[in-house]
Amino acid sequence: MGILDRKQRQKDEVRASILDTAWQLIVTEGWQSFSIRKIADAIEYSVPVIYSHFENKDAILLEFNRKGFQLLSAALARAKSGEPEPASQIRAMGRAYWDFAFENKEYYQLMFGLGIPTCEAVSRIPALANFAETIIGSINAMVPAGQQPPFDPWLKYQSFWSMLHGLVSINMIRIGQPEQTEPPHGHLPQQVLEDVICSFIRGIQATVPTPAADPSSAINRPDN
Amino acid sequence: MGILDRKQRQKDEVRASILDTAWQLIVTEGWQSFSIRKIADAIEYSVPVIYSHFENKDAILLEFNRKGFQLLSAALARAKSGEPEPASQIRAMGRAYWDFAFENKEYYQLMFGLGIPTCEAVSRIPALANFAETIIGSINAMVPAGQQPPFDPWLKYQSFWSMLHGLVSINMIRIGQPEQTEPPHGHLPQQVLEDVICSFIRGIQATVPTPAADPSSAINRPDN
DNA sequence: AACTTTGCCTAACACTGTTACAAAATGTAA
DNA sequence: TTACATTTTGTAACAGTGTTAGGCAAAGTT
Repeated sequence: MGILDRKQRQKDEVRASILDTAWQLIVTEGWQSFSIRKIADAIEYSVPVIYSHFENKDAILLEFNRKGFQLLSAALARAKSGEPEPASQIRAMGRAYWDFAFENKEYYQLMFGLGIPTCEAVSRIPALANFAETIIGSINAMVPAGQQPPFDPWLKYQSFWSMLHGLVSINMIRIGQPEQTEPPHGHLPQQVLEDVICSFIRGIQATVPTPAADPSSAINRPDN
Repeated sequence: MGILDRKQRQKDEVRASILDTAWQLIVTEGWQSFSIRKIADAIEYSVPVIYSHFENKDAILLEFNRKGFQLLSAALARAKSGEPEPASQIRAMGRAYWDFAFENKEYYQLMFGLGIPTCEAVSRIPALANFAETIIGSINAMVPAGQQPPFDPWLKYQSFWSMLHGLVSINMIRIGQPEQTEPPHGHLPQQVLEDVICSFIRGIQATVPTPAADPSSAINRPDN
């Protein structure tokens, strides 16, 4: 029954060419403006053929989402395997994460929804100046008198914002999943928040009151 | 010349009703499915009237983007003003940031492009398990033998991922701005990365080789 | 050769953002 | 009040989008 084999092979070829073309479109024109019709034109098939391979447009994007996480995961594993010590592994994985994101911008943006028009304008918002000022003020006031020379409050501000935004967006993405309304491993995301804040403060000021000394505010905060 | 005043007043009213309706649509149906035509229907004007107040659809979204940052900035300033010490100010601002994001999900998603369909599916990606495993492995191996009881590697993993993702996405958003291809305050984003990684490691393991001891890998990394 | 199944395309539906142009309402001047 | 000018508004179109129903033709089966 080589006929069915050939048919399957042809179907797979079409599927692959859909994904190839889609990726090419995403890379060249950005994932904003990629359409079923453009793919159909490029692969020289009619539009409904695409729907016989993928349920809808999102299913195609989801395919790249999946592959992106596979690639990222592999990149981290590779970085880790090259390092003997756990601490250097962490450092290597952090760098690998960064490198993956900027060497595969299209994947990363697809994975986390970056690149939307409103995003582009964020850096030109005037209120950002207040935002930065408010935070940097406290950072500057917190650094002990005899601090080492290479202390850069702007750098610390960026760290702080990054940590907060990462925390929020990762928790916001997984909202709406039915099984994950309860904390997946027995702790609330707010505990991660406290942990992150605590790490940040400890990184600037050596001695700081730990949140464990004030558990009411650390754990029993209103749950959204 | 009260006539011109009245005209201006009426124009402002229309503009306000456009924004009101747009926001209502965003809150009820999500910002994905909000359209010029729906606004026009709701305010009982024809479509081109909207284009006489806003250049295009993105300009309306940008308006909320701006307002969102103003609100966030104000919330942080409020949180800060209630605290005497710098460290507690940082903590309060961190919590205020979190609270703002989840009490104003629509604003936050609009500001940072969350809520796109592919985002929703992230938590169901199988490769995420490998991803988490790889990182948690190193975290577990790094924690010193006599660690305090409340050490949760899953929590640390979430902190780590959040920091990295926040760092990447904030740097990715401001890319393409012509004046910001050079570092805005004399340091590369990679330095922030090293700072964040270093803080994280120090938060787990007290003694860790600082990146300053190995500046070649910390600063002179290939620039994208 | 007749029948069935499969694969494929045309054409439509219901939307979207955006804009050219004509009509209506409003203002000003005679 | 009438005639003209200006502003304001709506209609209708253009060029897209995702998605799907229905029919035609080719391929496989009996």
